[in-house]
Amino acid sequence: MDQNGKRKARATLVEVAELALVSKSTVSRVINEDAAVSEEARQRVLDAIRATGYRVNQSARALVSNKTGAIAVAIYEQLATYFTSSFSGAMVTALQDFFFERDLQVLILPAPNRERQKRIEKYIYEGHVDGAILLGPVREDILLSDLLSAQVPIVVGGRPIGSDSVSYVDIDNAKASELAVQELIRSGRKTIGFITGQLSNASATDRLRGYKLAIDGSDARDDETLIGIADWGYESAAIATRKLLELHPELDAIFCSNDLMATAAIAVIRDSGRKIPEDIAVIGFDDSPIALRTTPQLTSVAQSPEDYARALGENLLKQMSGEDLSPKPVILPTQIVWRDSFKPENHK
Amino acid sequence: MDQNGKRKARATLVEVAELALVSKSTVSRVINEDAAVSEEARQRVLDAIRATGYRVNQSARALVSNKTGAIAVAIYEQLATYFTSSFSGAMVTALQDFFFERDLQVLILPAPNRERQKRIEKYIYEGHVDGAILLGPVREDILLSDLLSAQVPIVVGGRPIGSDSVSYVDIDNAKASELAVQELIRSGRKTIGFITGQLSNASATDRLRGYKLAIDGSDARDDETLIGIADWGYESAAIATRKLLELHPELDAIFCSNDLMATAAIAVIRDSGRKIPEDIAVIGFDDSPIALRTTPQLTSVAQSPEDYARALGENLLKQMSGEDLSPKPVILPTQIVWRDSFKPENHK
DNA sequence: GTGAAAGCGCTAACAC
DNA sequence: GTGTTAGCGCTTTCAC
Repeated sequence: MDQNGKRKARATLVEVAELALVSKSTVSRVINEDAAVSEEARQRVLDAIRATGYRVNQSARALVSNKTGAIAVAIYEQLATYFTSSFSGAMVTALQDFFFERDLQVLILPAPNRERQKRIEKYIYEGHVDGAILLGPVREDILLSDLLSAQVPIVVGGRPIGSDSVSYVDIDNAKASELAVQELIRSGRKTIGFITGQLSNASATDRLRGYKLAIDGSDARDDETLIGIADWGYESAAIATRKLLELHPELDAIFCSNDLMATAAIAVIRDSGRKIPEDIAVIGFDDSPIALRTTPQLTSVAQSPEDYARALGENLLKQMSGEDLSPKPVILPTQIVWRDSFKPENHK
Repeated sequence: MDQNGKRKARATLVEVAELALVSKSTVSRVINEDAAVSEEARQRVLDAIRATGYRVNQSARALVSNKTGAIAVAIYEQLATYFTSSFSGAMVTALQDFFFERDLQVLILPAPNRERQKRIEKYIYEGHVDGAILLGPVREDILLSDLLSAQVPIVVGGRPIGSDSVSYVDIDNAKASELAVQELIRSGRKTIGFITGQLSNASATDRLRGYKLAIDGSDARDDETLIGIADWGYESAAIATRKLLELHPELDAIFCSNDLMATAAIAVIRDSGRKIPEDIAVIGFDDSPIALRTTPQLTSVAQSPEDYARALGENLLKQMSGEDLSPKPVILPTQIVWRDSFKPENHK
C-alpha cells in the first residue's frame, strides 16, 4: 500500500464497509449516529473505522448535505488592534462558547484591509462556511457588494455606516452616551470635553452624537473645540487630552468613547496636577477590566459582551435555519457602572 | 423560481453552461483560467456567470481537487492573551501576508482549552484545510494523538515539549538566554535575577536553562531564589520582582523571559528608588515595541517575526507539496538589541 | 435493520 | 478549442 514511500491514501467509507461486511449506508448511519443500526453491525463498523484510521471527508459531506459546520467571524481590523479592547476579546470568546455548544466551529478571519476583505467575502460566499459574523469597522460599500447578493446568513456587530439591508446587533450608543453626559451636567459640570475614536466607525459617530444631544439641551458649554479626536488608542487620546487641557483650563469633565482612552485622559489629568473627580470628572465606555486598574477606578458605560455575543449568535442561527431572513437590527441596552472617577454625588 | 418566498437556489456550472451555450468543461476552464478558451466563448460564459450570479461551490471543488485553499493557524491559548505579546501579533500578521500572497486563506482557530483543541484537531484532520500551523503552548500528548497519524501537513511554532515527531520552528532560546546573561556577567554583575514565564512552555524552560548555564560557568551568584516565577504577564512579574528585591537587596541585574515582564521589573525597580542600569541592569526578550516605551528603553533579545513566519510558512508549503515529509526543526538565530536599560559598557 | 442506487457540483482525462 | 465521460466520497430516498 505504501510501496514507493508515498503517503498512505486515506480510507473511504467503502473500504470501511468492505472490512465490516456491511454496505456504506450502514457505515454512514453509524458515523452520523443516525437511524437504528444493530449493535452487532455497529461494533463491526466501529472496529473497521479504527482499523483503517478512517476519517470522514468533510468536502464530500458538505457537498451533499450543503452544510460545513463552520461559522466565519471576520474581523475588519488588525487582530492585535482589535484585541486591545477587552470588550472585543471577551465578546469573541463568548461567541466561540456560543457556537461550540452548538457544534459549530468558529473561524476567525482577519481582514485588516480592503484587499483581504474582498478575499474573505469570497471565501464566505463560496460556501466554506454556513454563515458569517462581521466585526469591526464594517462599511456599507464593502458589505453590499457581493456578500448580500449571495444570500449567505450574515450578522454585523455594530451598525454598519449607512446600511439597512443587513442584520446587525448594536448597543444604543447615542443614548448611552447622552445619558452619561447628562449625569455630568446634572452634577454641575459646565465644560465637558469629549474624546472620540475614529469617526469612520458608526459607534464613534453615535457616541459623539449622544454627547452633542446632551450638551445641546443644557446650559453646559457648547463648543466644537471641546471635542478631541483620537483613534481609540492610548497615545492619541493622551495627546487629545493634553490639547483639551491647554485650550480649556477650566475643563471640569471628560467623557471618552472607550476605556483605554479614558485611561490616557486620567494619566494626563493627574500629570497636570488636577484631581479626579474633584477638578475633572472622567467617564469611559465599555466597562472593560482596565476600568478597575486606573487610579481612581473608572466610571464607565457598560455593555455585556456575553449578551452581545448571544444576540449575534442567535440572529445568525435564525437566518441559517431559514426562519427569519429579513434584515433586522437588535439594539441592546447599556448602563453606567459607577466608580471613583465620577459619581452623581460629586457635585461641582 | 422564487415562488413561495424561498431563497433562490444557487446557480451551478450546468446552468451557466446552458445559458452560454457551451459545455460545463468550458465554463470550468474559464473559471480556472485554465486551458485556452476562445475569446468569444469566454465572453459568453462570463456574461452567463454574471446573469446567473453563479459562485463556485467550494465543497464540490475541494472534493475532486483534494484542496481547500485554506490553512489553519491554531492558537493554543486565549486569543486576547496571545495577542498581548506584540511578537505574536506581528508574527501572525506576517503569516497572513505570507499565505495571502500564495492565494491561501488563513483561518485562525482559537483553542483555549483541551476540549477545543480536540475539536480543532478534528476540524483539521477531517479535511477542512490543506495544512495547519500550531501556535502557543502546544504539548506533545495533545499533538500526537490524532493529528500526526492523520498525516496532515503540520508545523508547530516553538518546540513542543518532549516531541520530535513533528516539524517545528523555533529560536535557540537557551543559547539566546545564555548569551544575554553572559553579557551581564561580563559587565561585572554578580547577583543576577531571572523572571521566567510559565514553565509549561518549552521556550520558558529553555530560556531558564540558558540562564543557569551562564551562571554555572561564572563567578556570579548561583542561587535558586534568584529565579522568580511569573506567567508572562505584567502583574505576576511585578510581584516576582518585588520579592526578588526583598530577598536580594544587592541585586544588580534582572533578565526577563519577555519584554512585558521586563516592563514590570523596570517599574518596580524604579519605584524602589534604584537606578537603571547603574544599580540594576535589565534585559528583556522578544524586542517587542513596548521595549521602546519603557524608561529607560529596554535592551532585549530579538527574534524577527517576519523570519519566523516565513520559516513556518515555507516548511508547511514544503509538506503540502509532498516534497519533504520528514519532521525537522528549523532553529532561527537571535541577537541582542542594545538600548539604555543595559549596555556592555555599563560596568558595575 | 439493511442495501442499492441516485446524485450533490465540480475537475480532469480523453476524444474529437 | 470544445464536448463527453467518469468519478471525487458522501448522504439519502426507496425498496426489501
